[in-house]
Amino acid sequence: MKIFDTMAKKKRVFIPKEKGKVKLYVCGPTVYNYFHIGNARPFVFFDVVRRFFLYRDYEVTFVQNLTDIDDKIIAQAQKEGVDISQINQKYIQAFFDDTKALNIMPADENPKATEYISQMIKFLQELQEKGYAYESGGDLYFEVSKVADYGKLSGKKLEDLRAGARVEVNSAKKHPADFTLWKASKPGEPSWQSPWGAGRPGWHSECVVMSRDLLGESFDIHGGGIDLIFPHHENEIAQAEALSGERFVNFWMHNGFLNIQGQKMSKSLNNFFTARDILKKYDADVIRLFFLSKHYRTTIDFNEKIMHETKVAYENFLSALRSVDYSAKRQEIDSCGLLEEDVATFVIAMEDDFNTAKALAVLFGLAKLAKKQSASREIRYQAAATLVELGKVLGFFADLENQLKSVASESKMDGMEQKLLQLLLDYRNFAKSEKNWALADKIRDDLQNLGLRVVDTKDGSKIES
RNA sequence: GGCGACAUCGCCAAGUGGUAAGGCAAGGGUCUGCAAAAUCCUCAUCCCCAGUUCGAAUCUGGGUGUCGCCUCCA
Repeated sequence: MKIFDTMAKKKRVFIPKEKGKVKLYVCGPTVYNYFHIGNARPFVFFDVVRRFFLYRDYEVTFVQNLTDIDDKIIAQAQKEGVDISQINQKYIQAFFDDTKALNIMPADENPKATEYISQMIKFLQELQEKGYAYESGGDLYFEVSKVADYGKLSGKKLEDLRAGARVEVNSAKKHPADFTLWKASKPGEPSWQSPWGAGRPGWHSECVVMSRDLLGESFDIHGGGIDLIFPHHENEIAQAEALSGERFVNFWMHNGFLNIQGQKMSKSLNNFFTARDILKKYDADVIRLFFLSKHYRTTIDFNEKIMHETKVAYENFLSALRSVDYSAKRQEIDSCGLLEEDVATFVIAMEDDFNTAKALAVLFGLAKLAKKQSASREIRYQAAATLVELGKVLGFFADLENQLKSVASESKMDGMEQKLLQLLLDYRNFAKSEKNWALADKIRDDLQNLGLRVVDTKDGSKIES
């Protein structure tokens, strides 16, 4: 198993600190809004990471925090004219609902920042006692120059940061790169009492304290978006290692960004799509396939065309399973064994830094084989069984039973509508038997105009959505 | 200004020294009253230049282009 480690800037062989166990921490959302399709990428990807480890019989502890105290939350509360706790409640629930809809396994722990205030204060006190923190203007700052190897994750040097035109000069700080550990609160803002006065903790301390508590001072994998490398993760390292003197995290994993039609997502461009909106249009598995068809570290572009293509591509899986009548013969198929060679190819791809794109090629190959009329029934069944098995490792097919039911539109009709539709189809079949092609085609065209596509199969006429 | 990433068929995308996976689209065949669906088949020498090597999409140098971070944005 090889994983690309941002710190080493290369793939390294993954060896868990404790044999057979993986401790994984992924930065979670700040709960001030519905999360968008870009946020969904790390959620889905690290879900796959976790599922793969589980598949390989590791015992996985997966922690994802919820940032429930932050400037953005305060701003959102003012905007919606409600209390901060209501904002938190609303969007935490939305987070759980949306991740569930995306078939993302619930984390083992979802610690909230506000539940860790006292531990954070204790942690910051320790930093201050050891000389890594200083007070200035009511705030507490971390002094980056006290850490010899500050910048080792992002590859930045302190001198460069000082020279950087974009680092704002803040006279309260000793060095422009020093970051806030404790922020004094303004009147009306939520605050907690601390040795430095009433205020709230800085974001960078949150993940450190929670991961130390739940996973220990040093753990296997810490993940998040590529934008978190600096300053967030850099600052986590500085704090954690200042106290423990131990390597904080063994592997740093960062997923690439998602653009919308070639442009960065931004509120000013109004190209924000929430995950829940996308889910109205595309099946969770299609969204998942979209993410996994490209390597996780690259930038990915989201647009209608690619989503449509992905949807069509996904149909390959379903049509393959329909072709062996998977819903009806599930037991028989599942018990006929797997194509071990394909399983091995899949595992090799996944063990190479989670090469999901390559792993997917195995699934498409299996789909093709399951459909292949000229192959033996046994081979086709095995291909189907393997497809389902491996697809589930990637988090697909949670709702397979329903997906395999075709004729989606019929379910939306009430009894009378269905009867009338059947009547029309009967008339059309009558016209066909009379070789009245003009009438038959007119009925088909008219139904098409109503959004009902008539398809003639050897078992009779059917409606497809 | 500092640091870094990427450039593979019309589109998406694997491939890190041994002769280009996969998906979409497209073209052709079968099937069909027609259409759709289904099914079978076909479809690239890897941004440019120079070099290393028996051999490079894969390594080195240069060029061009696109993008990211340096702002508590995944």
